[in-house]
Amino acid sequence: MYNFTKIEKKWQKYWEENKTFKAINGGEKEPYYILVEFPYPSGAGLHVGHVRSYTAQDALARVKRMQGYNVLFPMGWDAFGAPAEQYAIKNHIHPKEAVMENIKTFKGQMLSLGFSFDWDREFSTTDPEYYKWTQWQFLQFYKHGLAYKAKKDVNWCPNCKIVLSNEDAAGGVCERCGSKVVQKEKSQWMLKMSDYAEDLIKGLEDTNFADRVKLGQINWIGKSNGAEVDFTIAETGDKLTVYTTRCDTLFGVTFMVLAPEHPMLEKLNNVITNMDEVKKYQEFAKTKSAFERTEVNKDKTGVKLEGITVKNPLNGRDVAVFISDYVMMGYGTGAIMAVPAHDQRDYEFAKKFGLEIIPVIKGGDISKEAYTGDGEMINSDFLNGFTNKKDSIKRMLEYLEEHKLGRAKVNYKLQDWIFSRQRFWGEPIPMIYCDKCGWQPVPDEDLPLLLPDVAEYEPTDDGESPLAKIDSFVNTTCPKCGGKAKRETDTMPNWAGSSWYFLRYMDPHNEHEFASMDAMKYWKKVDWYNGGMEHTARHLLYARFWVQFLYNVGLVPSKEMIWTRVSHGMVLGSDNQKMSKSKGNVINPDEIVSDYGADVLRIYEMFMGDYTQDAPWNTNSLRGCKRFIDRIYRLKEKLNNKDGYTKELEAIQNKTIKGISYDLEHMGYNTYISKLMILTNAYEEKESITKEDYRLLLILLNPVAPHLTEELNQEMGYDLISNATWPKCDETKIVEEEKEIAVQVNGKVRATINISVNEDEELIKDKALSCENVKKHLEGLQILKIMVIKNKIVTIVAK
RNA sequence: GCGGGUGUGGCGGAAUUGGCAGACGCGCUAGACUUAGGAUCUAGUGGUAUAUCCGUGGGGGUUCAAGUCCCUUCACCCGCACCA
Repeated sequence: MYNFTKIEKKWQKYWEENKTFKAINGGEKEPYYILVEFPYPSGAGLHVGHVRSYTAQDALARVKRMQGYNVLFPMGWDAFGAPAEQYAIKNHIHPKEAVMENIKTFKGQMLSLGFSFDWDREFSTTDPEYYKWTQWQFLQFYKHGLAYKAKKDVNWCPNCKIVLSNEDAAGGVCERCGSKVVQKEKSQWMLKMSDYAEDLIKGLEDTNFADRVKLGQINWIGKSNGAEVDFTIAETGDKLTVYTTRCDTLFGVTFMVLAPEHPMLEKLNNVITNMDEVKKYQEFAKTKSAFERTEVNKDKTGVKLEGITVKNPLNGRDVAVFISDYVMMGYGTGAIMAVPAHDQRDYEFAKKFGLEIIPVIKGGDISKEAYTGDGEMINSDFLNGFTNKKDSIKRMLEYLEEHKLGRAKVNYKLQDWIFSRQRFWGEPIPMIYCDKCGWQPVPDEDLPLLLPDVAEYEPTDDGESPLAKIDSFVNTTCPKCGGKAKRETDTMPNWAGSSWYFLRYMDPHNEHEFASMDAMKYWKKVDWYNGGMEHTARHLLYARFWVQFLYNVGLVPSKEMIWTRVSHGMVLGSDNQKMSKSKGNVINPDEIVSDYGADVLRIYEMFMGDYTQDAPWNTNSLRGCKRFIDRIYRLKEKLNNKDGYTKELEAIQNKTIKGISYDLEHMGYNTYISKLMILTNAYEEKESITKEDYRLLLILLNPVAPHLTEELNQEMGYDLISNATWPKCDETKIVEEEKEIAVQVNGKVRATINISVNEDEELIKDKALSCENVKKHLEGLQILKIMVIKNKIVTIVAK
């Protein structure tokens, strides 16, 4: 019929040679910044899932250009990270070569799909010209006191010999090799993200993120309002402070629990009489992985601290003190007051150790389980008779503050960001350690601090970065005193380079700054950012933290640099499962492009279902899209020599323009395609159509099927669609004169009638009542009411 | 456990405001042209007892009218998970 491969190649070449989609900073047009998450260029090549979101954003970019915006739609590579390093170790090549190869593949695939990226702004996070600025920004964190070194118990994979984030050690096993993860203490660079917890919540008000994205961020930050309460150790006078969200239950405290790592234990070394047992338990807690330790539904364990006396500060009752691994050092104060009557965990612990349970809220059956609901306060002195949690908490807080026993306190689950990785293939952390001067930043003029070109980058057995073995890298001089010094050998996490890449796109070739303030002020913000749901918590939070910091030190124009964030669903295999090699359900986009063409693949992926939901692959449905585009092609046989639009088509044409313009702004890509199918059906029913009819359809379809539409448009002798203006709906053309509406009797449709728009109500009523079937259903009934809902329905109520 | 999401034909999914449920496509059925081709065209296609009867996970409710609003319940998926 036609050679789609030839047509697609032709236009791809044209766009590349003419830089059709190049974005220029400045000018008369309104700027509009459309961003897709840049991919990690893996060896597996582009996934059909990438095609889905890139096509969606590409369609948006093409429409926005036609609507007269100056569109920035860039692409690049997030190429640091473990897979490239693993691949390089296996094949004895440098990771940068593996990355170069993969980028070439990815880019070739993207070009073959006709995405309208501005390739002049392309970069990789692994380019020294780029990571120079990642390093520079890290030093800004350091210079402003937000980067520090700390000993942290971290997840350690004994097989990969690498420290894992909690996320990568999910389930207590290493994400990569499946080995059991253990705890190991390491000195790590940290970024003080917890300082930004409140601002990261507040900042969401200045964004237009999808609700589910906002909620994801809020939950991850995990804010809770509570109180700190001070308990005192009688023997030493030391204060033991606990964090609680339920200070109203303070009279129900019968014991307290410290985390096994609580620093007070060290201090009480000579006071606690069963220290041997305590130390044994501390060892026991340490050998567990973070996952095992936090596993719910397991038996409570713990050890009572003997030889110390603690009393409830309110009523002087004795309170036993335990250590147990169900209390975490990383949250709150690492110590809790236990109210077994009203907390499930405390209840389990009390049952196990035979501890007293004092109810302070009426309700539930304390002999069976903890009562966590609301109710009247009892056994609580001045709180007795209070009937709801909110008031009780308020009163208790007043009391605590008045008697200097405690204070209101907000806590967040959000922790500081562990920024060190013991890996080769990442940005080297530009810090130098001098025995005399301590940690010193690498001077700005020495950036980028390059990764050495070496052949060995396997991690050391003790978990140090592979860089530690490279003497020429490690040994240096102190920038302050000039004496012998050693470089930091840890590298940055993958999340570093992706936390600010969207800023670099605004000014990608700047050699003096990561991006000029002018460029950032011109583009303002990312207007529309699309990515996977799996990145809405972590990547987005890291990026926002990074930007908020840059804003606070005056380096970016806004505290939030991303306006709208949406997320797409996955493309699943035809078996409704996640695509994976092992399941044999992977679809290779290259094959689809060569068998059906890029336009068909693009149309299909937009049509396959709700964009925000997962959707399974279906090759039959893809063929349906091929049929659709073939029909578009064949329509050219119907062209006549008339001018203008075919009169009878104008209503549906304008309705389509209106509908799809809305759809494209609201991620309704599937209905966008279906509306064009309906328009095509209408064209096919006509004996002939005009060139302008045809061109309109081509323009409307161009955002998803840019190749064939340009080709057919050119055949008719028109100027390029990429120079065209997006059509506007002419409302006067879609006003219908006649309408068919339904007639209901007691809620059931009994007939339909034709009315002219704005017809007199009485006339419509008469029409409705004269329908045979309506009469039949009204037989023997008395009409109570007749309602005419304008242009929609007539409904008759009868008895 | 907490948070979020989803339940509509054989399948993917439509239904901006409560107003004729099932748009559009796939698949399927019959036919045409042709001859075994993943081409094209035409007609049909939610279910049955073929009634203007029943149908949007189940049960209740509000309403002249509910996929849509309210209450309740079930199932599946995702995220976090002893967060005090």
